Amino acid sequence: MDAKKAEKISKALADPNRLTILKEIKKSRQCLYCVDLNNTLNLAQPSIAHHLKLLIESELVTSDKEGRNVRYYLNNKLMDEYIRFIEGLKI
Amino acid sequence: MDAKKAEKISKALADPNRLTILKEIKKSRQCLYCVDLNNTLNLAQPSIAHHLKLLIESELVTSDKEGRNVRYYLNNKLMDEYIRFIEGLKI
DNA sequence: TAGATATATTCAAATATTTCAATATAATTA
DNA sequence: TAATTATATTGAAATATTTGAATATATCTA
Repeated sequence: MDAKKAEKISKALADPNRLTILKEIKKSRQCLYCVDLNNTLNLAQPSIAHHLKLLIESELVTSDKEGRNVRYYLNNKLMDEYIRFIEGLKI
Repeated sequence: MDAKKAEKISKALADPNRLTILKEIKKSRQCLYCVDLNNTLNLAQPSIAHHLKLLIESELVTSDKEGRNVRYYLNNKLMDEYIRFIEGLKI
């Protein structure tokens, strides 16, 4: 992973609401519907959509459409790559 | 590490200049003087000071004064804690 | 001690991010 | 097919971040 990618992922992780979203996806085991976040996050729907968009653009989260819902998944592989990048910063 | 701390560290990592600073500290083996960054970063001195301040506030970097210079060190222990936090996000 | 050097602070401009109301789109259901 | 539901987009306001000029402070050196 190059620094540009790590920067984008760091930016995606640098927000309390987005960290909550990641935790909720984890809690839901593998996937989560967008609607489920309305209860957890104290945000209007467009704000939630905005945060999900950033997470997807960072590729930390993937999604697929299921009818009118969208399922969200964690990208464990990319998290591992990010971890390796951080490891590489260490002396 | 709690989410608030991870958010702060992520924010510190979410900038190309700060990632460069971390890489330079690593390259310099253990420590680095502020002046050395003037050559590497294409930034005015107050901007460099600002980025170093954020890194120190995140505790990813520690510093001590040596005469009129300041030495900067990587906080490997905190990086490990951050890595463990990211690991904890995975399914 | 005067001048030079290293770093920090202040302040303001430029830029980026977050938030939500309004609205759009797309799929479902009555 | 009309109403409902889930999600996305737009646009604008509020807020936060980045940057550097000017200046301050602290230490070193001649």
